[in-house]
Amino acid sequence: MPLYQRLLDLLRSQIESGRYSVGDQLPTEHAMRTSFGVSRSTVRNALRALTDEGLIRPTPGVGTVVIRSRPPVQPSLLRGFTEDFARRGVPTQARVISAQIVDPPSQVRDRLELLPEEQVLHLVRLRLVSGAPLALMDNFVPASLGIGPEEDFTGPLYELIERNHKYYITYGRDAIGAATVRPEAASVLELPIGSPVLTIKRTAFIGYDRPIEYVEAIVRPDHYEYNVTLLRGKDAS
Amino acid sequence: MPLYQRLLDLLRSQIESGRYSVGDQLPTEHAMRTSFGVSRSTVRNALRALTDEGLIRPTPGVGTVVIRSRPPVQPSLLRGFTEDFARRGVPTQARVISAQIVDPPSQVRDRLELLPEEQVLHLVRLRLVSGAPLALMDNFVPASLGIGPEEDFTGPLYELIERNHKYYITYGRDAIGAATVRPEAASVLELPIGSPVLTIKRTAFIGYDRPIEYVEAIVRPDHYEYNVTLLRGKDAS
DNA sequence: AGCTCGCGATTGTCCGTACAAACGCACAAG
DNA sequence: CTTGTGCGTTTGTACGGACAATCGCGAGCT
Repeated sequence: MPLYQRLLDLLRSQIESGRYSVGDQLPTEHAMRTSFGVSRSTVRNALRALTDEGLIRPTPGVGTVVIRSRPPVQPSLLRGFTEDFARRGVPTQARVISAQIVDPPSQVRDRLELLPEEQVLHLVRLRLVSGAPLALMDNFVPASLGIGPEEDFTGPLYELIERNHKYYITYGRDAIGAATVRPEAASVLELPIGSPVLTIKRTAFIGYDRPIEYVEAIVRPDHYEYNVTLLRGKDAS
Repeated sequence: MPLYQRLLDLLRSQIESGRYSVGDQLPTEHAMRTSFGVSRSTVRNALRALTDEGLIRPTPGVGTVVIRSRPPVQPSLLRGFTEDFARRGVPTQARVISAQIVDPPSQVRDRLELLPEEQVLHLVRLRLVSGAPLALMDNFVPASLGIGPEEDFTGPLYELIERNHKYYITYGRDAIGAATVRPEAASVLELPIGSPVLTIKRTAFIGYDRPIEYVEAIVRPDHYEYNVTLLRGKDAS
């Protein structure tokens, strides 16, 4: 672990624990430099991170004071299914049911803003958590991306897109609804006919507004809920 | 003006103007160091700022690529039901079914972090869009806020809290699921028994982490879907 | 007493160097 | 054909030094 990060963790825990409380002055950079036996740039590296987190405010000629004891709440980020569960320490499996290049349904064509004759990779996967089926996912990715049906789709799809194809996902729009499970999906998800399911439709974008992926997921609501943290802005209304 | 800031402005304008477009690789730090005649730390200072702004992504062993040409889209903000619809130009009505001070259920007590004997204002409202019932909402607000059962609850509840009581909501957490509608709710929502419904549970906070409101909503999925825009961060996985 | 000047202290900027870690690629080995 | 080994490139981390900009405060002058 890098030096500056250990110093960062130490300082952050001291601030959170109240060893330094709001309004207090931190030791000077030079004091830390000598007491920790590191160079000043290392100290500054740690302090810059704390500044970015909004915990401290350095002022030239004065010193560095603590302005918050905890980081401000972060809104939820766009995460793939695999990432979302891995973050909570729950391992997931994916079973690829089909992966083929097809002509997209019109609704997919609209969402991905495809050209008239453009084809897509259609990926159907069953997601499992501890062996039990949880979600049935239909992914649509433009075939022009160059991702073929033969790749390994059991891991995080976003990483596959980002690492292999130099496209970086910037944001996504989710639409969440509820419906009665379709019979075909019911059998795969091991649900009784007529059960309610959570439906998640997501469009992911690269750059400023270019859609790169469209997903429709059907999720068992008994073992999953969609969680999101939202900030309240001044212009919310 | 500091050197690194001039370099920063130059790079930013080149990225915004398309001189370097999304996916392009920036010159290496060493190349900038020589071409601009500054030290590497100055270059890195500028690059770090661009990284913080989300415009570039440096990767060890590879280089620095442009991932955005403009500042990112804004993620969704926390909005109340009335605000959410008003924003899209759809007027809504609210019918107050009951409003009383009660002892909260244990689950509400946990979410609002209430003291053992603390009471809450329990508000049950039916939300209508163009005369048709859309959602049944149970709001819980600590009685200590001073909002009585006799106030006007047909408008935006957040405005009521914020304007009259000087509390500003900072963020909220939503948990969205699907379920089969309960019989009592079915009749109010004019749904057949056994219909699927969308359930939204929200906790809203003031300050760092003080919960101020808890809502459970049961929504007809045939005329509503929960929409949210999420950014993709660098530490999403 | 009140004001000004200058000094020390503190953070900001900038330079140079060195090594580590991660990655892509060519090339050799099996 | 596959594997892995090594090498060069690029960013990350860390060191040390120097000067600038800013501020608080006391010494000294009016």
